[in-house]
Amino acid sequence: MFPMHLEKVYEPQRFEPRWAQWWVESRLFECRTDAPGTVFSLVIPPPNVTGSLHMGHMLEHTEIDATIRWRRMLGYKTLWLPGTDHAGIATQMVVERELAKEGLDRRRLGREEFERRVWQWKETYGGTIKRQMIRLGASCDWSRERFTLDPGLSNAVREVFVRLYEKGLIYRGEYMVNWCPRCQTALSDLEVVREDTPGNLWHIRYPVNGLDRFLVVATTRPETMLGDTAVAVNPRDERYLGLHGRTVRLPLMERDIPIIADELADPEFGTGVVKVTPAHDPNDFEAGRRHNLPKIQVIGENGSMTSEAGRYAGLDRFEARRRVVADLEDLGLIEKIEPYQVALGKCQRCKTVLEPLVSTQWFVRTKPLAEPAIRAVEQGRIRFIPETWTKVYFEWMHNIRDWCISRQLWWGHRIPAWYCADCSATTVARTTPERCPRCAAPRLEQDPDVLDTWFSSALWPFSTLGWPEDTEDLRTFYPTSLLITGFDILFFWVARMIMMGLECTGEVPFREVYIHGLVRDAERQKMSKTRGNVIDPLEVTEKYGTDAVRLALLMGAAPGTDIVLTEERMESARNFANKIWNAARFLFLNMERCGVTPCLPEPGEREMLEDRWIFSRLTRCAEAANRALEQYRYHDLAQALWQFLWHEFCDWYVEIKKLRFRENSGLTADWRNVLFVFERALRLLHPAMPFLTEELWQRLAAGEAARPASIALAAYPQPDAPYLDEAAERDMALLQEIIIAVRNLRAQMKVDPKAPLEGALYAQNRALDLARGHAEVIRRLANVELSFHAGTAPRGEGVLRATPDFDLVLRVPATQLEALRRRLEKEIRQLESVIASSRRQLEDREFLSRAPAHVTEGIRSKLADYEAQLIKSRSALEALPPA
RNA sequence: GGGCGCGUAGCUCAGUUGGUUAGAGCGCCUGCUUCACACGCAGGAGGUCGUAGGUUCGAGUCCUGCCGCGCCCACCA
Repeated sequence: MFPMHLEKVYEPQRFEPRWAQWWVESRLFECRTDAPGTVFSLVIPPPNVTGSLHMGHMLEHTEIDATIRWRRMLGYKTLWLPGTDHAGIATQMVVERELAKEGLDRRRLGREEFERRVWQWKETYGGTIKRQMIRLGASCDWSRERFTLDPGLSNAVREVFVRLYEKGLIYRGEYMVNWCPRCQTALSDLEVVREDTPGNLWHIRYPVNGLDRFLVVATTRPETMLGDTAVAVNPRDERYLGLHGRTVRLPLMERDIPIIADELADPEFGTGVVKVTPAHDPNDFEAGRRHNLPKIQVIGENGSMTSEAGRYAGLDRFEARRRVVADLEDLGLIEKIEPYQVALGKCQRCKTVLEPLVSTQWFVRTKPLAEPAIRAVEQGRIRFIPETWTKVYFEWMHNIRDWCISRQLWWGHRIPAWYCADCSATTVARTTPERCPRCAAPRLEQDPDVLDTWFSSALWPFSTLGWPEDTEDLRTFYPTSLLITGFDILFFWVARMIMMGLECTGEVPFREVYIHGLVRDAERQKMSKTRGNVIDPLEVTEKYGTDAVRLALLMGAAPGTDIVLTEERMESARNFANKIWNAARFLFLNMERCGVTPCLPEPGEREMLEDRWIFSRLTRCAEAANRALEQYRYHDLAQALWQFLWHEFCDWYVEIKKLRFRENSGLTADWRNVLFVFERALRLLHPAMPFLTEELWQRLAAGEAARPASIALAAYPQPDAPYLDEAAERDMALLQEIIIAVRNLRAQMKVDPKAPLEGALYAQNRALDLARGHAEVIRRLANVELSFHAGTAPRGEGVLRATPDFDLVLRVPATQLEALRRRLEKEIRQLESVIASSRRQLEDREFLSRAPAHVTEGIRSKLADYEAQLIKSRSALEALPPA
C-alpha cells in the first residue's frame, strides 16, 4: 500500500497516543547541557501529586508546550522541567479520608506508619499527572522530573531553613495564628479565604463595679467574652474619661476585669467600648501585649470550649455561642441584637470557620526578603505579562506580613529544629544532631511540625536543578527564562519564588512571568467540581482529539482575558484539523497518482500568480506566528494559522492548483511548490497542534534520508523577505474580486450553479491582462464564460457589477432583479455617506494642517475610488430594466 | 474600606502606540452530495462599540461622571 494513504475522516485517536509514546521513548525532549544554542528554560508549576489534570492545567500546559516547542524549533537549548508537589494539607486530607473508610485514623496509626501510607498512596496515584501530561503532548524532559519531597529537594529545603535561621530571617515565637480546628494546624494568612456571612452584632451589658451603670460592648462572637480580660475605651473618648482604671464585672464568669484606655477602641463605632479577648482576636492580642493582660484561652484547638470556659467547657464553640447568648438574655444583659455582615475567615482547603489562636509557630521574616524582590521587578529584571500584574505584585509586596511556615501535619518537610529535653535549647541544623550543642545532653527531640508546602515550592526553580550543589544543570539552566502560571498563585508561589531565588542564589528565578487567564464554561462560569460544570480534559481529548482541544484553548487565550471553552469551539477546532487532514489527503492522492514519492522538496520555479501569492502569504503567516508566540498572543497564533491554512491555502491555492493538475492531467512541475508550502505550514502549526502535524509530516518526510527525526526538531519557518510579493498579492486580490463578484451575482440571481453563465469583463491595462491571463481560473472557479474588453462597459450594456478596476456584464434572466436593485441602492447609499464624510474632512482646514500626510493622502485616494465606484453603481442601477 | 478588570454582531470574544467603510469563530438565512473534506463548498444578513460629557483636526481606542457585572486585597469589635 502507498505509504501516504490517509483515511477519509480525521481520527486523531488512531495516532495521538502513538506519537505521545514515541516522543517519550525516543527521548526527543531531553536536553543535554552541552547542546548547542542559547538556553531557554522553564520549570513547570508543579501540580498536586495526588491530583489529576483539569482544564486549567491543560490550558497552562498547552501554552507552555506551544512556547517550548517553538523555542526548540528556533534552535534554542530548550528545557521544560516537569514534576509534582507533595501538597501537604491536600494530600494528607485525601489519605486521611481513605483511612477513615477503613475505620482508621492517623493518630492511631502513628506517624511512621501514616507517612508510609502516604508514600504508598503517592506511588499508586502519583503517576496520573505524568501519564496525562504525556497523553496531552507535553514536550518536557522526563529525565529531569522532580518531586518536592525528593532527597535533593529536601536537602535544599533544609539548607534554606538553616541559612535563614542563622541570618535571623526565620524565627519561632508565640503569636496569634489562623487555626483550622478541623485540619488541626496553623495556616498562613494566604490560606484564609474570607467570606461575607450574615451574622449578628450582639450588644452586651457589662456592669461597672462601684457605679450603678453598664458599659455596653458590641461583639460578633459573644462566646469569646468568657475569655475577656479587659474592656477598652478610646483614651480621647470623653464619655468614658472617668472610668479609666475602674473595673467591670464580667457576666457569666463573674470576674472583675479592668477598663483600659487604648486606641483599639474606635469612638465612632458602636458604643465606643470594646471587649478585649487577647487569646481569640488578633487586635485584642496586640492590645493585650500593650497592657500586659492575661490571655485566657476558652476555645481549644479542636474548636470546643476549654476548661477555662467554666460551665461551657466541652461545648462546641457555636453551641457555646447560643448558650452564652441565651444566658445573657435571661440575665437581661443583652441590650440589642443587630444583623451584621461579617467577613468570616475559612480554611482554604476544608472551608471550616477558622479560629484565631495563640500558639508557638515558626515564621519567615519577610520584609528583608521582599525588598530585593520588589527591586528586581522595578528594575525590569523580571517582567510580568500582562503588565497589569506588576501593580498587584507591588501592592502585596509592600504590605507583606510575616509568613507562618509551620504546619501541624505529618506529610511534608519536617522542620530541622531539635529541642533539648534537659536545657530546652533549640538547635537548628542541616544534619540530625546527636547531642545538645549547649549542654551535651543526648536527649533531643525534633520539632514535630512540617513546613508549609509553599516553602519548598518557593525553591522549585533552583532546587530542581540541583541547588545547593553547583551542578551543571544549575549553571546551564538557571535563571530560568520564563514562568507561565495562573494569577491565583501569584502571592502563594510567584512572589515567594522571587524572594527565595534572590536570597538563595542572588539571581532572579525567571526573567518573564506570563500570567494566563481562567478557563470558563459556556456561561462564563468558573469551572468547579461543586458547580458540576468541569470539562474533563481526557474526556474531550478522547472525543475531539488533543490537538483540537489545544487549538480551542489557544483560540481564546488572549492575554489578560479568561478563556471560554465550549463544545462548539472544540468542535470547530476539530473541523479545522479535519480540513488540514483532508488537504493532506488530497495532496497525497495526487502524488500517488503521479508516482511522486514522499519528500520534503525544495520549491520549484514560481511562475504562476498563485505560487507567487501563496509564498508571499506564507511569509506573512510566518511573521505573524513568530510575533504572536514572542508576545504570548496565542489567540493571534491560532487566528493567523487558521486564516492561512484554511482560507488561503485550501480555499484558493489548492482550488487553483486543482485546475492546474487537471489541465496537465496530474501534478505539474509546480507540485514542489504545493508540497513546500504545505510542509512549511505544518511546521508553523506544530507548536499548536503537535500530533496532527507530526503524523502528516512523518508521512511526507518518510522518503528523506537526511532529515530531523521529528517535525518537533525541524526549524520553525521565519519570514522570508524574497518571498514577499506585493504585486502578486494585489493581482490575486483583484482576481479574487472578479471571481467573487460573479459568484455573488449568480447567487443573487438564483442562477443554477451548474449552468454556465455568459458575460463580458471590461477593464484597463494591467487588470485586463491579468483577467485574460487567468481566463481559465475565472472560468472554472466562477463557472462563467467571459469575453474580455479594454476600457469600460458602454452605457446601457447591463453592467451588473462595477468596481474601480473592472465592469462586469452578465447575461442573466430578467427575473430576480429586485434583489439586485435593492443591493445597488444600498451600496449607493453607503457610498454617498462615506463620500460625504470624506469630503467634509478634506475641506476642513484644521484637519489638513494637523493630520499627517499619509492619512490625508489615504483619504484622498480612497475618495477617488468611492467616487468612481459611485458613478458606476449609479449607472448599473439605471441600466437595470424597470421593475 | 482600598485596588484591578470588564461591558464591541444572536452567543463567546479579538481589536498592539487614537488615523483611511469595525474583525473572527460559532449560530442564523439562501443555494449546492463540484471526483480532499457535509467535521464540507459557495453566497448572504447582522454592530449609532453600556451611558452622559470632555480632550482632539480625528475616539471602539485617551480623560471624567453614571449604570451594570466580575475579581483581588483589608485586623475595626
